[in-house]
Amino acid sequence: MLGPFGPGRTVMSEEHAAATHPWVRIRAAAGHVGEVVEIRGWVTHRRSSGKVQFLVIRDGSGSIQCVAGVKDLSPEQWEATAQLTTESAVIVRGLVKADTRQVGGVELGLQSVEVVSVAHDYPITPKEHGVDFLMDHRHLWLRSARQQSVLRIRAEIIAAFRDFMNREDFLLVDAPVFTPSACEGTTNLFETQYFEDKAYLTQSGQLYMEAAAMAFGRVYCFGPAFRAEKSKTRRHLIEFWMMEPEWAFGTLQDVIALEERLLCYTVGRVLEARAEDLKVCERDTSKLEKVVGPFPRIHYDDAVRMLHEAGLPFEYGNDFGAPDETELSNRYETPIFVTNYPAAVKAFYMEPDPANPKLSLSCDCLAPEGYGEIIGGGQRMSSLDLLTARIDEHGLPQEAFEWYKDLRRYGSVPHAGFGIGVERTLAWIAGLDHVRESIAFPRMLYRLAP
RNA sequence: UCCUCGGUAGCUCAAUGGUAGAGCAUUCGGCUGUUAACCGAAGGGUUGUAGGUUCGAAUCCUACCCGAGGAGCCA
Repeated sequence: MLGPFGPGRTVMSEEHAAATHPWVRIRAAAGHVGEVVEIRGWVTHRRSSGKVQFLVIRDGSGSIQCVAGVKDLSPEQWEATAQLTTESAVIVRGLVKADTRQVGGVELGLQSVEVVSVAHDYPITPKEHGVDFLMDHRHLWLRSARQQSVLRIRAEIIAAFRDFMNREDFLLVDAPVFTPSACEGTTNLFETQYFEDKAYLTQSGQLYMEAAAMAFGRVYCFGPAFRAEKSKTRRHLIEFWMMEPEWAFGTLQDVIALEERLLCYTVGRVLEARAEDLKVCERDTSKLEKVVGPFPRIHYDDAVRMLHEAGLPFEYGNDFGAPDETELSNRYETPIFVTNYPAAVKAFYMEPDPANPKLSLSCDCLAPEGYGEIIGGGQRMSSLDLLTARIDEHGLPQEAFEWYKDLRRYGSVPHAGFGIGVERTLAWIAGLDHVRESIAFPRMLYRLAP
């Protein structure tokens, strides 16, 4: 497996492939010990002891310390190097030397330094910064090592999601972002102009996935979702990314089984492929190594009993609040499934539980270590009559759902699906204390820029 | 929307009614192996905004603005 971050000898352009000084990514420099290579990147630190200068350069794949004695460079280049500031852009050439003192195990003995551009007063310093300052400078904050590690883990999680679903024979069918009305009718939607009509930004692709599942059998979508809710916590974004599988003839038990395999695969893959990035995030990976199935399945009734035993003032029939979820998930070291929620606290399309019609064939997955809900899903309603009644009960307009009801008129089958949130899953796996770090440019309550 | 906390140099913070401070960053000088290098020097302020109390306000009071954490809702 040789990607741009692989251990091999990666040359960055055709132009340089046959050159005597090939342009290499820093991550691959260890494969070029004893050779003269070119590195293109940005200066993160410069230190000097008068007759010797040290440059630490990053290029997005890693960082490397470069060293030059006064005789190694021309007087002009020596002087230009002395003028380099944090985040100045450079193209350097030098001899790759093994050096156990360095983080990557190698150091570059400089032979030439070409200044591409000099940065002035880069605002982010190696010292501490406050959240407000960093969020205002998110476009620059992305250059720091920790943020890069977080976003690399994000990319790995997304790749794992897609690879897993494709391997399970699910077809990618993306859902629209503009929708004519509420998918679920409850939460607030962002309204926008669609020529003469009003349109709304999607809050879920699920209803469209139900249609696609009746066409292809097994489908999933992957895209952004928008919730115009004034939620202001470490677990909420206004714009977030979700993967939503949906499949025909699926049951609640199938949902739980697939979620379990998806999470085990994803955590295992991140542990293996992104070990260094997890270390940069200071993640306690021993906790992730315990994420192997089977995860506990807890019926709503039993969950309520557990809360009462713990002395929490929980009223049967309600949805769980944050303290309730924490109490339940803290009892285990793996994610847990809470099933069969009351129909009243779930969306109108949830299939009723045949064993107790007040409950539903629903399932939420709660991540451990207090990270809370990362997946919501369940079996969908297959009866046209019941669906029609539920739409009325929720005060939703029947005409907006006629196309959705067609799915029950023409070959209705039991079917099921779930939605998994990328940012919450990443926050848990990377051990973040806030989802704002889990996406390159977060959209949050009262924060739309940069 | 509600509750709690906060806003002082570019950044992180100190100064609890009596002369506005430190570290880092920046600029200049020194140093041939540094690792957030180190040593010396310099510049840098309408204390979020408006009003009030007081001989005197960063500090006390009122309103507003901005931010953070949490609740509800959710992935």
